[in-house]
Amino acid sequence: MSWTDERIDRLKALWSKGMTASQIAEELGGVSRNAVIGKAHRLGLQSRPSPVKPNEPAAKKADKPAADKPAAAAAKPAPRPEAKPATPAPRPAAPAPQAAQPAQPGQQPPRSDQPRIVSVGPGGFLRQTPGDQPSPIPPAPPRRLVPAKPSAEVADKTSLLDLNERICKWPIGHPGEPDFHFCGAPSNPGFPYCVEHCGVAYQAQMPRRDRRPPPPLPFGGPRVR
DNA sequence: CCCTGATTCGC
DNA sequence: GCGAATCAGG
Repeated sequence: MSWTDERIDRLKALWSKGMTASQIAEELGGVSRNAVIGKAHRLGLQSRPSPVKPNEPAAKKADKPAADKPAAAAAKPAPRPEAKPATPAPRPAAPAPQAAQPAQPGQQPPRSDQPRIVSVGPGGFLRQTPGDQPSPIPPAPPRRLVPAKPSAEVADKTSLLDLNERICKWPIGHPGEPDFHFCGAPSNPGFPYCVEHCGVAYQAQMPRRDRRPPPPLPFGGPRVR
């Protein structure tokens, strides 16, 4: 499988949607979890919370594959804090990511000299890159949380979360567009799409002269061009 | 063990 | 550019 534009778009959409690399790989098909991660990084899609990242990347793997391994877990030198004269961005060594932090008087305003990638999800939540400093107590606490009633924009639209084995997954529109959704009609049993879209997705191969015509497909008449 | 994402490096 | 191998934390 190759990374076509469509597949890259889907990767971007699913990745920013928070799906894990495994889920995305399964969704796209034909690629491994590692392929998805590798591609995501190559695309510059920035990390979502990684289980193993907040540490400074210890310069490991200096050994060549052909050589032997140090085989010593104690080979780690003492953690050496690295001097950063260029960027004096003091970060607490143990950041509490989502903890509500009391507003500090001397809190610095958010840096504006560097582009920040922030996406806005449903409900208005903000997705931040892990390196981002938590905003100084951003959420003014609302009265209480009530289930948002579906806006007219989203009403009757089949979202990614609504997908299951029994409904048509034919995409309507393009990922990233505000009204992107899925067909949602009852799917043809055994197929990911409804009968109508199966007819679009699966086109009968033109029979060659020396080949028997293909048997009729189970979802109705094949379209022969 | 399973999962996760990050990184490296041969291709 | 690609992704398997590997690492490392949960």
